[in-house]
Amino acid sequence: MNKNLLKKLSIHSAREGIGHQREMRALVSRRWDGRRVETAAGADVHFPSKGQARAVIVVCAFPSLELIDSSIYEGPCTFPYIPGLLSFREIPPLVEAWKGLKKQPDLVLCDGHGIAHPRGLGLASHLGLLLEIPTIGCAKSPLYGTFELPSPEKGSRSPIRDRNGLTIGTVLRSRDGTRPLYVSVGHMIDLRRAVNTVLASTPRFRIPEPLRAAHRLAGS
DNA sequence: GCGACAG
DNA sequence: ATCTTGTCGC
Repeated sequence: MNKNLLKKLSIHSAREGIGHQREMRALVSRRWDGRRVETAAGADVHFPSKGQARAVIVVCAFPSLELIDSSIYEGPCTFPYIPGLLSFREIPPLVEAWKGLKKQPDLVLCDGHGIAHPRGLGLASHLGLLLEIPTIGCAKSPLYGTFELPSPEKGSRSPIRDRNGLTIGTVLRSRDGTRPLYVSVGHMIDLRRAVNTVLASTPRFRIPEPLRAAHRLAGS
């Protein structure tokens, strides 16, 4: 875990958070280090009540997707939800939950965007840099970038581009006839592998199995 | 200035 | 995210 970045989690204004994001974006890696994927985690945060957060991280065997470990942390949450600054609200509790895992997973699927973000540093990228582990951004709705909707069949996709026309993510149909997922590189992974991992994690439902399990344990 | 806006 | 029952559709 990167201790320097850990300190930058506590901000006191949106302006400060934006400054940290612009500084951290250059640290994101889009390269896979060659590791074998035997476990894939899912991270999600719920808010049972005002000012209270419940973070959940589950670890599944890959590609069988069998649940093999999970960790839950519940505590106070002060930072509000601000589009573009989601990580400052959800990462603190996720880091606490992370400490409760028996073994570190090979990668983490996140409920939010990676580099498909206004400043190239969505929650998935921020979490990856902090934990120094491969992460994938898997959001249920768009935040930044332009794109066309892919055809209705599972597997169909279309690129998400930034203002310069550069590809920053993929709108992916994970299941036939369902709303697409917005997949992007978090950290230490390439878009091709991120998309394939999401497809391998959605054999039955639209949401990747690790994220569904985390969402379920969070109680909702 | 106006509209958009992950969870 | 959260407030919330039944209901339409595969």
